[in-house]
Amino acid sequence: MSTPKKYMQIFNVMYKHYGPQHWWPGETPFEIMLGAVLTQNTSWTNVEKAIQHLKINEALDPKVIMDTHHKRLASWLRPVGYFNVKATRLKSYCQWYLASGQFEQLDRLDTPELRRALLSVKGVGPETADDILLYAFSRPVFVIDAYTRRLFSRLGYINGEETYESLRATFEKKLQRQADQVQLFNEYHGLIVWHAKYFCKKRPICTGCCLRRQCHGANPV
DNA sequence: ACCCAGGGTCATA
DNA sequence: TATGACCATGGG
Repeated sequence: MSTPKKYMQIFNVMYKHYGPQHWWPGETPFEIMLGAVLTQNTSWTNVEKAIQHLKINEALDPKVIMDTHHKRLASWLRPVGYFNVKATRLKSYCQWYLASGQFEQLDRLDTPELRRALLSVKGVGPETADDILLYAFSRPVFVIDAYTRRLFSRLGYINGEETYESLRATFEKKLQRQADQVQLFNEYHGLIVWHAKYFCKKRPICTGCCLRRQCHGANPV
């Protein structure tokens, strides 16, 4: 009985337990975009430090980033790890962003076009593109990350080996009849990440256990 | 001394 | 198309 309700039940339980998450942490669309790249395989606390370095140096701006020498930019990004890779990725993102007319012009594209454009940028993969679509451009796109895969795999809803696109299509289809998808997808992804962080406080969901990689759970709530 | 983190690219077979 | 190597700091 794979009704859409199953996917809403998980949301409802988490929402009642944890409350609204009001994501993404970041004040402007551009800050959200940079955060999406910087948080790749990296904890958010480290990203906050790097963003602070950019702010202190008045470099939270695509033109400033393009004009900053690689070594200098990388030094600001040190806390996020992979700082050489991410300095290059930020520059390639900013080059594309400026050439595309920034937020105002890009926001005129429909969601499939904008997604293709984002994926054409070196360093922007499917999850980063979807973070940007949902949280910077307010498009109804369901973000699939490692936590989402683990949670729903351990709930038995999926087998965990599906491709990114396959899972995204599944979630969007299961939730297609819900009102205000942007708000729902925004909160849903935020709640999954919050749940992963605070699983050991009062777990509202029987995932078997936590969402750590090496925990396949024998401690139902 | 591990394990983990809100991934993505590139080279190989 | 499917693995594997690589990127690298910081917190638990």
